Amino acid sequence: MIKVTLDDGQAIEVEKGTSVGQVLSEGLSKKQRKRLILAKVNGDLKDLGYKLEADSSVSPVFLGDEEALEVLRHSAAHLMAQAVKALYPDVQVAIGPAIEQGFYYDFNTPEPFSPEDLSKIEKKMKELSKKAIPIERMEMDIDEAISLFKQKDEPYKVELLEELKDQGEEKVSLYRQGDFVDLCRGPHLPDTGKISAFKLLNVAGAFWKGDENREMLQRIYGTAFFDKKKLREHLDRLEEARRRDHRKIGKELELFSIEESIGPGLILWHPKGALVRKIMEDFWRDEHLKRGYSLLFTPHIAKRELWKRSGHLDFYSENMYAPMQIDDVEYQIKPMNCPFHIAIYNSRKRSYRELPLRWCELGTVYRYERTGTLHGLMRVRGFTQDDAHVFCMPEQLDSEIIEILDMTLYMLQVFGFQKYDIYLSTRPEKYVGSDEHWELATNALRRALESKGLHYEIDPGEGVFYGPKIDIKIKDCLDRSWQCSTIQVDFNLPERFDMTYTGEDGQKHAPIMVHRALLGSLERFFGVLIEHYAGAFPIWLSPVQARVMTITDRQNQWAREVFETLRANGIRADMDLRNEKLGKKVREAQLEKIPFMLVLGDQEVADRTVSPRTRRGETMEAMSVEQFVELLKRQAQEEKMGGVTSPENSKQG
RNA sequence: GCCGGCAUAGCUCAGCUGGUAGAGCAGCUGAUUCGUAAUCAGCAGGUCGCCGGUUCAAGUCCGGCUGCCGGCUCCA
Repeated sequence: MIKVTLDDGQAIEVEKGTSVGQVLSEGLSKKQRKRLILAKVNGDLKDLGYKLEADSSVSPVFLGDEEALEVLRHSAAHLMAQAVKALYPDVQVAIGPAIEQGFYYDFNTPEPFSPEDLSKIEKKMKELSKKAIPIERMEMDIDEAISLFKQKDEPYKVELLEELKDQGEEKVSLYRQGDFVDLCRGPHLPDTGKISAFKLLNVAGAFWKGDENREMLQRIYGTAFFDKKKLREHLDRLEEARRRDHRKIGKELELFSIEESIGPGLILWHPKGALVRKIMEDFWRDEHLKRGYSLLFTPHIAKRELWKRSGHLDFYSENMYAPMQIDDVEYQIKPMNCPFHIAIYNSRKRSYRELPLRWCELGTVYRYERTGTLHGLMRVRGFTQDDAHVFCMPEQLDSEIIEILDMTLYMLQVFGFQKYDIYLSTRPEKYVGSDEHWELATNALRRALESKGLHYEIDPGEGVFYGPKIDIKIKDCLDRSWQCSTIQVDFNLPERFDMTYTGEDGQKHAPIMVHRALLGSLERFFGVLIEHYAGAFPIWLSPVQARVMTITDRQNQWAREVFETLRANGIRADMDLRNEKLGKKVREAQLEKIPFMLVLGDQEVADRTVSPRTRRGETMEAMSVEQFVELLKRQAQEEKMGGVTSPENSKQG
C-alpha cells in the first residue's frame, strides 16, 4: 500500500500501481468525472492512466483548466496527424508539438496540402473527435519501437528514436488512438472527444529539424481551446491583427511604401510617415543630449580594409553588399556604424578623464537579407539604427549599463510600451575574444538587470560574435513581441582597433565598448508603433493633429485664420475646405485617424470659435482657438508622459 | 535561399469551362452651400507584373523571370 495525499490535504492509502485517474475519480460526481482530464502528481502533469508506485500528492485537472491548455493542443496535434493518416495513408509524420498560440504537425507528402485539404482534414478531425477514441499510453523497448516505426514506414520517427537510443534511452513511450500510434512523451487527454474547439489555420513549408540542408516538410498550423468561445476570441484576435497590419495601414494612411522599381526591403517614407519619423528623431536626439550623449554623423561607405579589420568580412560578409571599386580602392556599404565611431575615438589620444564617451547616431545601414525574410517595415534591407556607442573604463561598465537600461525603459514607456520580455544572450558557437572577457561582459549585463530588479530569461548561445547582449522584445497591444532594443558589450573591437586611453597611472588601457540601440531601427519601431496604435497615433506623434473643416464656403475666411493661428502655435494642422457635406469630411478625417476635427459653421464664425470633435466621436463645446491650442497641447503632453487622460476619454462636452 | 500561394485602373476587387476587359471608391468637370462616418450627374482612367510558348484566338492554358503573401531559416 502507498500513501496518496489529496488536494484537500487528506491522505488515503491505495494499492501500489493504482491509476491516478481511479484515485481522483473517487468522490467525484458523474459530471465532474467527465471533465477530469489529467492529474497532477507531485506537481507534474500526468495521464489519468498513470500508475502510482510510491507515496505521492495528487490533484485533479479538469477540462478548461489553463494549465492543461498545452496538453490539449498537443493532443490536438495528434488528432490532426491521425486524421491526415486516415485520409492520406502514404504521408509520413514528423513532429507535432504544442506552441504558444496553438499547435502544428510536420508531414512529408509528395503532394503539398491545399486549403481544401485543410478543411477535409478538419472535417475528419471532427469526425474522430465525436467518436471519443481513447488515447492510450504504451511503454516500449526502444528497439521494438524502432522496428515498429520501420515497419510503418515512418523514417522520421525512426530517426528520432535512433537519436534517443544514442543518448542512452532504453524505453520510450508511445500513444495510441485507434490505429494511429505516435512516439510521444505525453501526457495526453484521455480521449479525442475532449478536443472539440479547434481550427486549422494554414500550411507552410518547414525544414526537417529546422535545418535548411534537410528536406522541406509540410507544416500544418492549427489552434485549439477548451471551448468554442475562447477559440472564437482567438480567431477574432487574429483578425484584429490582420486589421492592424502596418503594411495595410501604411498604405491607407500614406505613411510609407516599398516600390518594385526601387527594390525589395527599401523603404520610401511618404510625407506623413516622414513627419512621424521627424518627431521620433527630435525626441530621440533631445533625450540623448539631455543624458550626456554627443551626436555624430558618419558616411555610408568605407574602404573594404576597414571591414576586414573590424572582423565584419569574417563574420558578417554574407550580409554585406558587394564591394565597389573607386580609384583602384574597394569600398563597401556599411552594415553597421561601429567602426566609424571607433575612428572618431582614435582620431586623437584619449584620457581617462574624458570617459565615459557616449556617442550616438541615427545611422543608416544596409544589410543583405534573404528575400524570403523581408517583411514590410519589420525586416528590411536599408534601415536607420538609433545607434550609440559608449566607451568606458571597466569600473564604469555597470553604471553605464544601468543608465542605458533606464533610458531604454523610459523611451519605450513614452512611446506607449509598458510590457516587454528581456533576454540575456550568451556566447554563441562562432565567436571571438577570450572566455575571460565573455564572462566579465556577461556578468556586467546580468548585474545591471538584477540591480534594476528586472525579470529576464537567458537565451543561450544567442549573443553576437563579439560579445553578449541584452535584448528587449516589446509587446504590442495584441501581445505580440518584437525585438527592438539591444545592449551589447564588446571587448573585441577595441582590441582590433587598438583603442586606448591613458589612465591615471599614465599607462595605456583598452576601453570597453558598449553598443546599443533603444528603438532598434526607425523602420521597425515605426512598424511596431503603427500596429500598436492601429494607425491612431497619440497626439504628440500624429502627423496631423487637427483638421479645420467648414460646413459651407461662407466659413473659408475664418478657417484660414484658424489654420494660421494653429500653425503659428506649432500645431500640425490642415484644412478641408472642399465643397462637400460635413458628414463626408468627418468620415474621411475619422478614417485618417486625425485626433481633432475643428468644425466651423456660421455660429463659429460669428463667435470667432471652433467646435472640436475627437476621433472617438465626442463633440465638445465651442471654444476659442487659444483655448483649443491649450487643450491640445495639454493632452498631447499628458499622453506623452504616459498619463491616463487621453483626449478620447475626456468628457468635456 | 527553401516549400506553397498570389499578381487585372491610384485603392479594394469581379471577369464561368480560352473569343482582344468591368464595379465601387479615389481623380477630373458640373450642379448642390449642406452641422458631426459617404449629395447627385457626367467624364476620364488598364500594352490584365515582365519575357517566351501553345492556339485561328490568351487576362484566362504552359514555361521562365520579377515582386508580394503565409511559413521555414535568419535578424534591428
